[in-house]
Amino acid sequence: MTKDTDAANATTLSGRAGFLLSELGSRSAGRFAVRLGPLGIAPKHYGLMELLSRNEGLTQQQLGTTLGIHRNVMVGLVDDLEKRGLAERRRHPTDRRAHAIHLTESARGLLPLARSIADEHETELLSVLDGPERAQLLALLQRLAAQPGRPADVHPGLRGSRP
Amino acid sequence: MTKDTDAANATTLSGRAGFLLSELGSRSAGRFAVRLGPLGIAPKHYGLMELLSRNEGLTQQQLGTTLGIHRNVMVGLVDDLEKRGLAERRRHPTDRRAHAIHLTESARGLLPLARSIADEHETELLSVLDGPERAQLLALLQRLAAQPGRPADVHPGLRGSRP
DNA sequence: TGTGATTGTCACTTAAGATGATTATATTCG
DNA sequence: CGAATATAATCATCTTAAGTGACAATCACA
Repeated sequence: MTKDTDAANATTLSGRAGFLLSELGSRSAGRFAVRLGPLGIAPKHYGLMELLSRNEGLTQQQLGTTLGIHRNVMVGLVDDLEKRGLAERRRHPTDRRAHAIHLTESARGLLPLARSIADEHETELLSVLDGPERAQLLALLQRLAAQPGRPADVHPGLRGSRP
Repeated sequence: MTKDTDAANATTLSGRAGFLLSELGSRSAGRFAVRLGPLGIAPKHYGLMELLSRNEGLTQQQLGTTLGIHRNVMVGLVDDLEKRGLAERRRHPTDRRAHAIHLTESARGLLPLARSIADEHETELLSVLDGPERAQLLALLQRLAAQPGRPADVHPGLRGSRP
């Protein structure tokens, strides 16, 4: 690819990585939300559950900080999970102001299902690429995501939900 | 990378291409919006102007269809550009229901500036990758974006704006 | 000619996040 | 000890952006 075609592509928007990232990310999130629909949860709930499954008993504040979500928003998120019987607020063992958030049994049953839906989604998304290409893309994306000023495994990606 | 580490990564969210795409896209759009701020336009306006610069005199409907934006929303978008003196609604030569949307002189002066901002943004975004890697990433993203059921150069990417 | 479709507009609704105040509790320090 | 300050969660409110449905003007076509 010559510099000329690069430049020509650049004004086509779809020649810019930033634009493609934004568009693909948005579409991907949208489709994932649709897939998750039958489970009665949105991508943000799945992300939260995934975090909880590895970190029982965190406070809402801690969850929020880890996920890059404001604590006021976490209230609603935990509300959602609680209403669907997927999480519960227990008394925090040492801080009576805080809640310790735990997954329910039901959530532990649902999580593998949600994971397999995420797998399907991933497969569909990457279906036009062969094995090595997928690995390559993943590696490149991870390097972009690892850039400084960017805490690990933290989302504003949870925003792009919209079911 | 073994299958084991793949599987381990997958439950880490940041091991999933879909999640990374969504997160990186959202961040990228956010930062681009900030960069564009001083010009008084959002990414969606830039995208529209880019389209108009190559297609003078389209109707709002046509613009909307091309960009994947509902015509009701196009009303507001064109309003925005008009208020900032960047676009004008002229009489459509053959259809008195429709407007022919044109860029103003001022917009033609602004566009190169906006493009250079987009270039800077692109450079920052990809700064951790070397030349060949950037080309590789771009190629992979374009292949994903070219998947069927996906009209070319069309955005829901314009959604991810939020300045 | 008249019937149905299309263009742009507007008013209304919905969804989601941001903000600020409030209550209960914890921590710090004089 | 006790007062001042900070923190956890909640709630009410605001803003923003998109989706919906209704409408007038105009077009297309039978």
